[in-house]
Amino acid sequence: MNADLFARMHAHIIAALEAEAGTLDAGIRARIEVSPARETAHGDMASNVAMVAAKALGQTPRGLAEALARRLRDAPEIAAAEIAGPGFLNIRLRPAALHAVIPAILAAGEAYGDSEIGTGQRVNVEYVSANPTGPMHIGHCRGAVVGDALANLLAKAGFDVTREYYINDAGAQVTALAWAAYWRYLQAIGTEIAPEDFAREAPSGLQYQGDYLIPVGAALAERFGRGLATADGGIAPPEHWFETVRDFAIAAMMAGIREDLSLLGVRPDVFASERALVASGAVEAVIARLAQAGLIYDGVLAPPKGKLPEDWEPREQTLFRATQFGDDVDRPLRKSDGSATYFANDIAYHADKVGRGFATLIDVWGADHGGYVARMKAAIRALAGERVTLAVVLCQIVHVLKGGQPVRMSKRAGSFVTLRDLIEEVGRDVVRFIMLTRKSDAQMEFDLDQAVAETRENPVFYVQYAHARCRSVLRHAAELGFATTEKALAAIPLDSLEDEAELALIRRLAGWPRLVEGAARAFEPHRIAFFLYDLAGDFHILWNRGRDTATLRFIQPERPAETKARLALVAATAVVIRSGLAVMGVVPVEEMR
RNA sequence: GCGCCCGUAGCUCAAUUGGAUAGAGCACCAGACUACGGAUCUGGGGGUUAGGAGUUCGAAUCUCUUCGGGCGCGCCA
Repeated sequence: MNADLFARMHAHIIAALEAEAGTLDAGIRARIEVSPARETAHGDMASNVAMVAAKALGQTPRGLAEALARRLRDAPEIAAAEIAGPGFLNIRLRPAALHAVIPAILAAGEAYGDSEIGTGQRVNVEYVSANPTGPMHIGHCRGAVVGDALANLLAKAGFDVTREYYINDAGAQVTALAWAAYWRYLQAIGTEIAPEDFAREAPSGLQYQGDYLIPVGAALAERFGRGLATADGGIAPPEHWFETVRDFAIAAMMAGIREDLSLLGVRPDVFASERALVASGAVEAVIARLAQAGLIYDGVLAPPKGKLPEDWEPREQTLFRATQFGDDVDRPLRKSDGSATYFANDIAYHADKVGRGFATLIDVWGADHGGYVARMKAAIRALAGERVTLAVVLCQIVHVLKGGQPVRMSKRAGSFVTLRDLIEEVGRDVVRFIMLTRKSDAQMEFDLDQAVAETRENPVFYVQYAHARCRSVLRHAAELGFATTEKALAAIPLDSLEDEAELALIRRLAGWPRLVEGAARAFEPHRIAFFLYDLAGDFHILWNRGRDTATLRFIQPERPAETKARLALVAATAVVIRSGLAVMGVVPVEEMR
């Protein structure tokens, strides 16, 4: 039997409709929904089936709904089926049907909510992808958590997921990194050069002055002695040191980034290097491929509308016909020196992913890359047509607050808040949870005080507390001699669960599989956080009912039948909380200490 | 100037992707409390979903438009 109560009722309704009106048009069928009733007065579930299908069948919505209701009333799980409003079909389940959710959860364990909508399709989720030019900071953190949770979510929904990190180790940024590391190297061998003096010597200035490169300079000095400098310890010609220092610095930065990622609990399956890609000839190959398809030409772009940039001049460039695939303008693939643009490299990288056989590519980017989405989608369409879908999840900026004041993040001053600082301050699980309490494309405030507060306004605490309370009850019951394993509880009769607060909790638990599917389809992992918060609320309400009404307490030694039924409900609640936290990558706590 | 995203209670945000009377937390008001873990709970007030027009059985959600905010806009990545 399908553990998803909503899916089962959906199937009942479709069956009733086909019995009534014959085989359905697929478009109509896809629009039929069964959702939780908005109010308990409406029953347990509601469906829009009659309103969606009535027109095509030449019936009125209410008329069709009534016919369907008559058929559904015969189903053993259904207590009542009624018509409301413009044609809603409201269904009230028999208590036994709701109760059946509990053993289903206990039998499935954390796998409850697993779905097969992904049908094993291969999905690549690329996230974080920070330049290897420094430690990870809060800006990267959100993308890392959102991408990782999205990957977990898609895996739960039945997709075959690959987690990928793209190392931007080929551009001007790593050149600047190499020079900055060299500056620290010179310091390490005793040559102090003022930043502004050094900046004049370096082709792109001295961009990275943070302390984090000091150990890299020291390590270079230890490995190479004074061999990378001139005889008197000054700046040697780049050909003597540049590649050595660059590769050394990139390796050091990537080691730090991997460590930061693992502190956050993020472990990509694949690290893809932009430089390796370029070296393999993939960029030239993909440009040639596009050229062969007639999608490249040399031309001059129209100037941007309105006020021109100061240095604007008409310039002939190698352009990709992005406009053929829905972009606003054609996009340059080569710089004036003939080398490839970042976009060209990125096309090659995405072509590589396409070549590895993914049906869906998901890129998790910062919102400042929003203007880049259309051209990348155009490129995918040019390369793979409708065969491959690219989805881009944009993450808005995170403002960190402490004591109600914004925490400054100035990279230049080297005082920016690193991911490591943040994790040390509030803990990994709190970081992950809070990052998922907003839709990713909405700006977010990360309030450090709230994140560690032990009150209801802190969603992490509230959810963890619910789980700890569940475990506490089960521990307590075990001490009193009750069997509390999930296996034992799965066989308990549940007829005594009839309080409205208990039924509300069961309804919530029943909605978990449906929520997973919806969140996975929309690529919205934040829905998990909201679901868990609501679930925790339902549980805490029930707990508090037991305060006023002694007969609603979970453990009542003199009433073993009721106690056992409630223990089953409590255990099922804990399972679903764990199942949800697992998607978020948060470890459930057994007790609050 | 053009494009994309956004605008929901005083504040921070939801709204099952077009469904019924737009919901939570904080703040505010009024109550409850020697506890299966009070690390609180219950109830209440608060809305023209920025404004206007349209699409349809039905709009916070889709279209157009005005206003306001963010991001981006030919050799940065």
